Amino acid sequence: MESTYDRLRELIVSGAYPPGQRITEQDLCVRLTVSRTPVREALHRLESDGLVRGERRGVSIVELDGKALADAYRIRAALEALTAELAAHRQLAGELPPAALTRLARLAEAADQTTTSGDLAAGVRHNRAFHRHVAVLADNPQALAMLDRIWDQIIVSTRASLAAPARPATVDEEHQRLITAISEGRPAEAATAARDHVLATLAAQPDPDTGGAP
Amino acid sequence: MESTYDRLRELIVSGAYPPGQRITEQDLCVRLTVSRTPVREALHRLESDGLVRGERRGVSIVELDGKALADAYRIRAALEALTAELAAHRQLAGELPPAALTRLARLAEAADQTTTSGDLAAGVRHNRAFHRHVAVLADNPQALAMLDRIWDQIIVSTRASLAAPARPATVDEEHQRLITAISEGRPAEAATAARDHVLATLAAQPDPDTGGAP
DNA sequence: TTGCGCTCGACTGCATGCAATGTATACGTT
DNA sequence: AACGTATACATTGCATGCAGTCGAGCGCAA
Repeated sequence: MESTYDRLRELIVSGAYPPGQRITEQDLCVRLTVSRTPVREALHRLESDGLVRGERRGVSIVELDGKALADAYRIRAALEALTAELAAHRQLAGELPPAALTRLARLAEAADQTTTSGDLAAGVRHNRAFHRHVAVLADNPQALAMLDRIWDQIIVSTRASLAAPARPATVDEEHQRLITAISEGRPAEAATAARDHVLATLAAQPDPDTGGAP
Repeated sequence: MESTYDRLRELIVSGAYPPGQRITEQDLCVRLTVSRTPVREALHRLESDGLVRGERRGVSIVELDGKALADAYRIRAALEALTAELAAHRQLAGELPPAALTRLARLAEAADQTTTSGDLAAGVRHNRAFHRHVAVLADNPQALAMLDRIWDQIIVSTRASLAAPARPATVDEEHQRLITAISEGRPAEAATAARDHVLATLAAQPDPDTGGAP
C-alpha cells in the first residue's frame, strides 16, 4: 500500500501541481479520497523535504528562484563529486561488480538516445537514473537520499523551463568521461568530472539570474 | 509556541533518549502532554530527518554504526568544503562584512578554550557554532539546512563515545587555517582546509570501523 | 519438556469533531 | 468616497474514537 505522503510527493514531482500553486488540505482530501489527518502529515513532511512551503494560509509548491536554484545545483555538484569519487574508489578496491559498470554505460546511452531523439521527459528520467546509479555505486545511502531530495526540488522548479538541451553531444561526452574515470578507478578525476558536469548543467539553465539582488 | 516536532527533536538531539531506545507514541503523549496526532506527525518528520527509525513496532532512535557514521562524515566533509569555498569566494567579492570574520575568529577561540578547559559539551556546541557560521557566510540556506541535519545525526550517534579530543591543538590549528583561507579569499584552500579538517575528525573517532563487513 | 497454535492485548493508522486563528468582506462613520 | 472596524467564513491544529494489524504470552498436545 502506498502512503499518502508518497502519493502526494509523486503528484508534485510529476508536475500535477505547478510551482507556486496554492493548495489547501481540503482540496487534497477530495483529490486523494483520504481524511485530513494523513494529508496534514504528508504536507509537513514535504515541507521538511523542501517541496512545499507553508504560507500564511495553506501551503504552496516551492519554486526555487535563480539564486536558490544555483545554490541547489552547487550542493548537487558537491554531492555528486563525492559519490563519483567514492564509486571510483570502490572500483579501485575491486568492490564493483562488472555488471554495475555495464549498467552505468547502458543508462548513459539511454539518456543520450532519448534526449537526442527529442523525448525530453524520458531524457530527464534516464539522465537522473544514470546519475543515481553512480550514487548507488558509491554505497553511501545517506548521500543517495540527499541527492534524491535535491533532484526532486530541481525537477519541480525547472519543469516549466524544460527545453531541448542545446548541447546533447557535450552532455554525453561528459557522461563518458565520468564513466571512464570510475571504470579505471581514478577517484580524483571522477570527482572533477562529476562536479564539472553538474556545474555545466547549471550554467546551461535558461534563466540563470545567478546573481544577487532581486 | 514551540511545535511538538521541535520539542521532540530537541529532546532527541539533547540526548534525553539514548540511541537505540525504543519509543511508542503513547509514551511521548504523556511525556509531552499532547495527543497522539502531533506526536505521530513529529515522529514521521523525524524519520525523514534520519533521527528516528521506524521499527516493526514503534520507532527507535537511530544509531549510526561505523560505516554509516563514516558515510555521514564524508557527506559533511563534502558540504563543508563547499560552504568554505563559497564563503571564501564571497570574501573575495567583498561581500562579507568584517564583523562576520571577527565573529568567526571569536567562535573558533571559544571552541578552543572550552574544549581545552575540559568542558566537552560546551566544546562540541561552540565547535558546531563555528562550523555553522562558515555555512552562514556561504549564503546557501539549503546547504546550511542539510548540514544541520547531518550534525544532528552525528551528535546523537557520537554522544555515547564523547571523549576528550586527543588533539585540541591540532583542531584549533585546522580552524585557524580555514579562517585564514576564508579571510584572504582563497576558495580552493578553504575547501581543502574544511574537507581535511572534517575527515581528520572522522579519523579521530574512537571506533572507526570504517571498513566494510560487520 | 518442547514445539505449535491460538487468543488476548497493545500499538499504529485513519476518520471525524471541535476549538482557535487569521482573512476577507461588508457596513458604518468621517 | 475612503478608511476603520466588526462580523462571518475559511482553514489550520489538536483531541478523541474506531478499526486493523502485529506481537507476545499462554495453553495444549506430542
